[in-house]
Amino acid sequence: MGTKHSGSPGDVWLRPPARAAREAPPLSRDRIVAEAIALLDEEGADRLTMRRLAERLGTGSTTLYWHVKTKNDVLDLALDAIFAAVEIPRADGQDWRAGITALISGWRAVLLDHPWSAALLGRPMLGPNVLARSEFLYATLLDAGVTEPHLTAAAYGLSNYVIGSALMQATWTAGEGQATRAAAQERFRADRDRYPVLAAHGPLASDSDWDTSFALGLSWLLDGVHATVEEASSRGRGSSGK
Amino acid sequence: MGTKHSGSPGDVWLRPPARAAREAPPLSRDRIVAEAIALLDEEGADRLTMRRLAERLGTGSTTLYWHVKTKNDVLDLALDAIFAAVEIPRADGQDWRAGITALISGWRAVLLDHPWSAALLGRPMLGPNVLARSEFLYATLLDAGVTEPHLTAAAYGLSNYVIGSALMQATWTAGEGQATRAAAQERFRADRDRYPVLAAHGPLASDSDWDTSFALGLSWLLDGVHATVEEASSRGRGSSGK
DNA sequence: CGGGGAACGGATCATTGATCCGGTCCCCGA
DNA sequence: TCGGGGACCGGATCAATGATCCGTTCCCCG
Repeated sequence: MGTKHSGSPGDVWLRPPARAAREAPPLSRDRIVAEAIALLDEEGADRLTMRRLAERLGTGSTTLYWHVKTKNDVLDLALDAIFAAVEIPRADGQDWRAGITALISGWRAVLLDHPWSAALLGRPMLGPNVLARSEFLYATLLDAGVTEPHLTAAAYGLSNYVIGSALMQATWTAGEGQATRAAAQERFRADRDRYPVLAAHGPLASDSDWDTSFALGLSWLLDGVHATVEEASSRGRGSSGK
Repeated sequence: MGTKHSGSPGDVWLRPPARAAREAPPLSRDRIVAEAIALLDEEGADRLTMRRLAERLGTGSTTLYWHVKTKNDVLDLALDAIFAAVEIPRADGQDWRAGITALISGWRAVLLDHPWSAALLGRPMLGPNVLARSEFLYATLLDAGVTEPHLTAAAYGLSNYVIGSALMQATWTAGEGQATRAAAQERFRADRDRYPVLAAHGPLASDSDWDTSFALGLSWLLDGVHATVEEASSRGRGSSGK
């Protein structure tokens, strides 16, 4: 007896000097989220498990639950964290259109940089980064003279458009989406008589196609918003009512 | 020995007359999908498990794998199946705008009728129902005189817009989304100084708000598409090129 | 009527999210 | 200086789930 206690992990002399293991910062919620993002970027959404994440952090899987309540928390935190990279244009009173375009484009870029995020869009986004950018969007529109119900419609329309676009592109572009697209093209050709138009104008091929399509749709939306402002102001001046 | 063979399920006399169990149709892929949709509608996406699905069908869970390769297959099939409810307007050459509006609105209605579908939008949709409706969309736009690159941009823009809108609304409307929205409103009020505009123009409240916002954004997109056609045709007539 | 493929399901496995509970580390006050 | 307690960690373990193995039953066709 004495050689083998119940919980002692080996002989004293073999244990590290009790401080070596502390070289790394003591695991924080931030480190967990950062590592989760790295893991998601490298391996995709379905490869993220608490065990794997813990392993990459050099800790036990159960330790994570001290800093985070559930796996969903990790996902929510990761999702909000990536939006920190979206620069918020400074409000300049003029040229609201440029500001909004920049914001929305940045939003899209982030979603495409982290394709796993698209699959997570179906959850409430209430993190500080997302809210700050929504606030900017609303404020800018309001400042531009957009009034209800156009204000809400514009904010939601723009958000929904980016989300949908990123979701679609991530689906067909990321990971095995590439292979799927090839198979789809093949299928269109096979069912050429059933889907003649689709067979001719197949799925988007190059990145630039995605980009120009996105830009066009965005400009249409912004034109629409612009028109409501024009109409309101001209009516305000008392000229043409309709 | 003799009373208890290895695999025989009880005494012969206790077994049903070997035909009673066959009153129900013999389990087909279609029945599985239909039941899956019912289950999803009633209990949501995360409650769908192969076991529970099998139980509702009165079969063993492993039997499902004879008709379907994976659970993902079930989801893909269910997702495509619900779009059968979207009526395809008959092509009438005139008034392409009405046709597209009808299609897109029907699309949205289906997504909202089955809120679980929103979470599944991040996968390739290549089922026959989806393809047929995409074909109609492309064909109608083409017929209306929309040309590349506006054609692709219009088709994708419209699709993305519906998808994003439905995803967003389902997130905040379905199930616990309601509760979340209340909490969100609360939070805006608390952080009033950080999110002044959001606090004032809170999340959408009534269904009609969602509807009108959606309709407005859709009309802006269609206006944009319409403008490209106008411009092309006027340029064709050789009048004002700009 | 008998063979064979279609259809079925019990037992079982690996993975994963989450919890229990006991151990370790470190700061802070007496 | 010392000891108590809270922050932090992780091995063992549980329940749920997707999926497979393999033996059994059903039923059509020659």
